[in-house]
Amino acid sequence: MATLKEVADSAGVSMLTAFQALSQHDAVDEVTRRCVQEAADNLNYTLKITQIDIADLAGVAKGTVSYALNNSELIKPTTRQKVLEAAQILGYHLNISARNLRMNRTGVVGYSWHVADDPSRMNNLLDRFIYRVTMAAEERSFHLLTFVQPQKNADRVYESLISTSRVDGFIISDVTYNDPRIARLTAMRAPFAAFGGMYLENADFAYVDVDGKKGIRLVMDHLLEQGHERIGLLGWPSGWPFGDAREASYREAMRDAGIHIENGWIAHTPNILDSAAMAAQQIMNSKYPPTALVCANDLMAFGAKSYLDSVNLRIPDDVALTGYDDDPTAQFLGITSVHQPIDELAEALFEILLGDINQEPLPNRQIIFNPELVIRRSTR
Amino acid sequence: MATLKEVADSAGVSMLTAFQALSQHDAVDEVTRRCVQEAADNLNYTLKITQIDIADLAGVAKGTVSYALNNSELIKPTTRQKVLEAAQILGYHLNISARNLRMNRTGVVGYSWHVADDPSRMNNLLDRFIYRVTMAAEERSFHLLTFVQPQKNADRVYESLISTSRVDGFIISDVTYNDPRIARLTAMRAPFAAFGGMYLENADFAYVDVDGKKGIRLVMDHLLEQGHERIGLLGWPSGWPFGDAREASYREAMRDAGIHIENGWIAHTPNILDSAAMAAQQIMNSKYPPTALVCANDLMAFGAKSYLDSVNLRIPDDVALTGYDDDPTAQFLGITSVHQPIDELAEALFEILLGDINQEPLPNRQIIFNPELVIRRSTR
DNA sequence: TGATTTTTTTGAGACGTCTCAAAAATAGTG
DNA sequence: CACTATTTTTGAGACGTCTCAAAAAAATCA
Repeated sequence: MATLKEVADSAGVSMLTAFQALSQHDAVDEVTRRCVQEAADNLNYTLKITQIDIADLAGVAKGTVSYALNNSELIKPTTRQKVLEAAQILGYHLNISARNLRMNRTGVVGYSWHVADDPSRMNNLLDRFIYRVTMAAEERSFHLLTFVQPQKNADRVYESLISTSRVDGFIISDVTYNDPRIARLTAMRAPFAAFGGMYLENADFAYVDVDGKKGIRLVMDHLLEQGHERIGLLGWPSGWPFGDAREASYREAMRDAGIHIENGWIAHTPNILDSAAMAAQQIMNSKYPPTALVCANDLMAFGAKSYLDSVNLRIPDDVALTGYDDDPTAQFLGITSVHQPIDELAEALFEILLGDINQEPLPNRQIIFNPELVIRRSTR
Repeated sequence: MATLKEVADSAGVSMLTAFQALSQHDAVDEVTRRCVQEAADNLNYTLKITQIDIADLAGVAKGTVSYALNNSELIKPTTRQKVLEAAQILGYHLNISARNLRMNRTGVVGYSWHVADDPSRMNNLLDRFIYRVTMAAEERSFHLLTFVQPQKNADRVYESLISTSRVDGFIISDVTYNDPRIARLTAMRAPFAAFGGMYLENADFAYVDVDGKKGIRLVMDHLLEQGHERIGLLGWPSGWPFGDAREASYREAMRDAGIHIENGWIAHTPNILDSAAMAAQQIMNSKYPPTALVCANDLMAFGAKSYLDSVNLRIPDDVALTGYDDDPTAQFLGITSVHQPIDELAEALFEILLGDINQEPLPNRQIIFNPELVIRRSTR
């Protein structure tokens, strides 16, 4: 296809006039517009400003335009200025696809929605996490592509996205033991960084994490300090590193305090309000009902609280209650919880990923943050 | 750079051998591997399978490969088969950037996170909505790019994404009156489709919506039928089409029922649990306390319920309570709510957008869905 | 001044795909 | 069989960018 300059020459007008004519600018009279339009039609041209047009207008070579627009040190300031002005006048916008093809990178990282078909889709923590990751990415001129991963063969989707050059790397959450995605990406040498991993064995990939054991330990110490001895745990089914670490920490704390965990003090349920409420009931109906209930996260605590309220068990007088994640619900309901520094974590995670993408890996590719206990009226 | 065939020829081996050697395949002995590697180095070649390599291996022209891979009718089945096999052998993956450049499209649509810095970030409805949009997109070989929009000049971000060819179009939610994003995108003739718009005047853009007035009408009719006359409304600050429509519908229903709305029956608060609880208190302390409380959504209803529980007002005996959106919280708490067919809506929305992107607009670019009342124990 | 070094600009070429017009192969017809 | 009509394949070229080696311009030095 022709360039704007060729159209202008063919119509016998200046580039600027041609540009204005084709972009329906008022400054051009109808006759000229028609004439330019005809020239464009003859050359089969449709208006689309490229670096070549800028070069033509500024009177430099196209290579110069590229350098100038990318603030290369090579270019003389006055030349750069000239180019920038021409770009401004023509309303130039870089074509990302062309750059991507040339540079073999995309400026996009992928993130998959938390496990598909989670019925409640209530994970405020991850929502906030990915929101902050997006912000971190955009501050560094990257974008986030969100996709859905199937339950089976999720790793194929990852493979396809990276090998078609759709993304430069991935942010991964909900890491499991022997996660096939991690195996696949590692094998392909594809850049990725995970949220979670410190309690996986041999986790030699990039990750950030918040020490979940430490978080539960804060909760336990707090409760033990208050004199609680019968402490129950409302956790998730085992098999997920996050939940297993929390349960392990609970057990350790009980052992260290010399307290035997009675039958029925521990219940496992999926991350659903109803299930949590039922499990709470089960725990409270055990032979030695706990005086404190530690929940795997705030959603579970919310479910438990509803049950306790419904049977007029007072919080914290009859039963103390704790959650985890410090989400808005816990704040509102006054439930003691554990805060995780999601914002800093997201930022750090993206920095690590970016290092890997640019083949300049950061020295420290595994960062662990400390959780923080937030005491509210559910435990005092 | 060279092609795989050139490397193979230079090393004096078959393409397949060269391929296996360069991809560290076991089937190739060390000597051959070295030899091929050296040839590759001399030609400055790094392994990256393209359609040209497939063409070389299958013994056809590169154009044929492209047609075959895209299932063009032009190609003879046997030829297609040959090409597909070669692609399979070499582990070919399409390069998206190259296709995007050539076809001037990206297969990506943009969606901005709901208004930035919403403190609670609790909008389960939109979370589910965008999740389903992603699924709809992927079923049609599209992807979703999520980005953050600033409070000021959000339209610039949209402009930049579309004019740099980063995306082909947008999904928009949280539409406001005189939305600058819509003005901008319309002016640029950029494809977009919105969630919401039926109660905007002159909304001549593509959208899907759920009739919010009808939804509240369902709630009101249900309450009136039960004999309630003193009905309060817990709504959002005016200025947002969704909320305004709901309030207008409440007022209409009251007027139609011949009930005067007393002072203090209507409260407006931001979408935050605490605020909702406080507003509920305010309404219940008005001169003629309502016997039923209609809330703008389930989050507000949750806030209100907490207040009612805290002062031992029984639901529904003392006060009936309704929400909107039918989210998991309402389900759990037994709050009567209004269900919106998010899944179908997301699907329809994407279809419309796709039509616009492909320049084959659907005949019906504005679709309105019906809400559905879900009666629970908070109103019976 | 002329020669040399340094700075700045140039123009070609490659990235991998799709698509067009033209060429080649095949099938159909009298 | 020769000719035409149809199907299939070919190969070139364009999409818009970045970057390299080479050329030109400017600055420095003797």
